[in-house]
This record gives sequence, C-alpha cells and structure tokens, in this order.
Amino acid sequence: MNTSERLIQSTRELLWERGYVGTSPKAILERAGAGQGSMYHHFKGKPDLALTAIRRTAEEMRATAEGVLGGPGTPYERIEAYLRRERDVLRGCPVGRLTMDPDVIASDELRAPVDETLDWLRERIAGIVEEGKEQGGFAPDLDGEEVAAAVVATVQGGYVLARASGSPAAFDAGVRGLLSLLGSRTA
Amino acid sequence: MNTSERLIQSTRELLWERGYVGTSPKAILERAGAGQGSMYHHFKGKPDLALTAIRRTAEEMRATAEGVLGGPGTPYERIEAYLRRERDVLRGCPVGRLTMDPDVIASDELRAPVDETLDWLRERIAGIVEEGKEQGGFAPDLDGEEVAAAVVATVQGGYVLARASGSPAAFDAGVRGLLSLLGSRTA
DNA sequence: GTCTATATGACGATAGAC
DNA sequence: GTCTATCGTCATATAGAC
Repeated sequence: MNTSERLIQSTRELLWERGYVGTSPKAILERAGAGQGSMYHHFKGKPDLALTAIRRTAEEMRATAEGVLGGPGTPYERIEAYLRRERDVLRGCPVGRLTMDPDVIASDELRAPVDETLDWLRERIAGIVEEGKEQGGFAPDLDGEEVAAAVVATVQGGYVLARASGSPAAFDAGVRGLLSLLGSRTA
Repeated sequence: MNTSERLIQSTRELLWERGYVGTSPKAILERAGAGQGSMYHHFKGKPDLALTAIRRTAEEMRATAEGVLGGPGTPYERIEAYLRRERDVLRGCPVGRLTMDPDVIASDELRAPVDETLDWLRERIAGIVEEGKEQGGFAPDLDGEEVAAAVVATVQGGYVLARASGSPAAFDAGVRGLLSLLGSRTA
C-alpha cells in the first residue's frame, strides 16, 4: 500500500475511533508511518484528508448495506437481515458517529457524504417497505419512509445504548424490539 | 450566579455543543467570564469539572423524562408523549452524544452517569410497557425491555438522522414510524 | 515524494501575587 | 477566591533539504 493510501486508511480508523475533533494529523502520521511532508504533499490539510477518508468509508458502508438489503428473501427478511447483520457494535457506526462532531456538522462539505449515505439508506429501506406493502407482506397503512427512518434510527441509537453500557446487549434488545413490532405487521 | 456555578453551566453548554474532546478549559473560562485560577480552585481539572457538569445534565434529563413518563394517560399515551415531547432536535441529546466521545468512553467515571441515565430510562419505559400488557393495552407477547430499548434507540438515532440532514424531519419521521408500529399492538 | 526543522498558537495545568 | 504569569506539550501548517 502506498503512502497516500496508508494515510487514508489511518485517517478512516482514527475518525471511527476518535472522531474528527479528536483526531490529530500527528496521530494519523504515526499510524501511517509517514512524515509531515507526505501528508501535505498528497492533501491540502486535515479537512481535505478527512473528506477523502469519509467518502471512502461512506461508499463502503453503502456497499455493505446494499449487499444485505439487495439480497434474497421477502422484504421483511431483507430488513431483518440488515438489522441483524454482524456488527462491531461497541465501535459504533463510522458514518453516523460523525454527526456528533461539531466540526463535521459545521462544514457542509464534510457533512455531505454523511447526509447522502444515511439518506440513501433510508430511501433504500423505504422502497423495500413499499415493495412489501404491494406484495401484501406489510400492512398497507404503513408509511415506507417513516418505518425506514425508525429502522435506521434504531440501529444508530442502538450504538448509543451499547456504548453507554459498554455491552452490545442493548443494541440487540432494540433490534429485537423493533422486529417484534414490525413482524406483527406482516402477513 | 457564583463563579463555580457559572463554570458548571458553561461546561454543560460546551459539552452539549462540542463534546468532551472538543471542549477546552479556555473556552469554558471565556464563556463563564472567569480566569484560570477560579477553575482550578473549585475543581481538580477538566475531568472533574466535566464530571460535575455531566451529572447535573443527567439529573435534569431524568427529571424531564419522568415529568412526561410519569404523567397522566394510558401506557401508550405516556410513551407517545415521551416520543413527541418538544425537543431541540438539531442540538442532539446532551447525554447520548457523550457516548461518541472517546475520552468519556475511556473513563468509567465519566461514562457512569451516561450509562445510569440511559439505563434508568429504558427500565422506566420497560415498566410502562409491562403495565400496558397487564392492562390489556399492549399485546401480551411484547417484551418490555426490548420495546423500551427500541423506543430509546429511535430517539437517540433520530438525533443522528436529523443532524446528518440538517433538519428535524427525519427525527419526526422515525418517531411516527415507531408509533405506527407500536400503536397497532394496542387494544 | 518524503524527510526534518521550524513557527505560531492552543491545551491543560501550576505558581504565586493580591 | 480570583487574577496573571508561566510551563511543557501538542495541533496544524510551512519551508526547504534530499
């Protein structure tokens, strides 16, 4: 892996672990095994490198989600598969956690990939719910966008509960709770 | 308000806006209109002041939630009131946001009030769900703890969606989505 | 391209005057 | 109790050698 790529990967890891405000160029360089000069040769500065890293992470998360949501099964099963997919729960969501970062929220450019990713996810799930309504799997009075927002929020909030308690149990409980409500609205 | 109290209030505001890592003693002092000496006279340092501030915020959040959850109405109505209660959605949750702060998670002492508050909230709501099951308002196959986790997660995750998009709409959609699922399980 | 050296200011804390 | 002065370190970036 070349230096530029190592810088991006190190930044992705640190943004996930410590957020934007908590990540210093120095820490990135140490992890990447590079000197100051390399970073400022390949990138304009910390925001530029972070933007590249965030875009990469966002792309990857989208691909992972699509792998489950676009898989086989009924609409309910695909949403269940998304909710139950294996996660490193205590690490939190590498995209969602950035919404708690003041510098990310203050910058339209840094916030954009976060917004686009979560928006895409909600739309994707909303479409699946609508599909389920047509097929008769989901109750026709459900609103796809609303249920999708609840699904994504349960995941994002599940990370919060898990990290607060230091255990993935609360995440899993929330998922089971939502599925128990959703499952009863299926045929 | 005395200096000690001003320091606590300023810290509470900054922790909400910028988190622990993003809040410097200097910023606290400027907002409180105090000098360095005052802070180190009243508190041992940044972690000590932050702990005091977090405990205060946690207490207040608990009281606010109890005001709604302990109010009148059926179990469903009280949970609905909690979910729909007025919030400054784009500011996020002053307690939940701390779970994304690496230094808070790394310190058992700083994490404790966060954990206790969210845990209390889940237990409180779980009890209301169980109450609803006994009264026949909620379907008997529901698990109180699981539904409670889904309720709290929807709120915490709703903040994430709202902040990502820069609009409270996604929070409201998630709440409506969850209520539409929960409402159909009531008598 | 990558490195080290350097600059400027911020971070978190201490010392000691008043 | 509150203030200013000072400290050693880190954050972010630039300069310029190799």
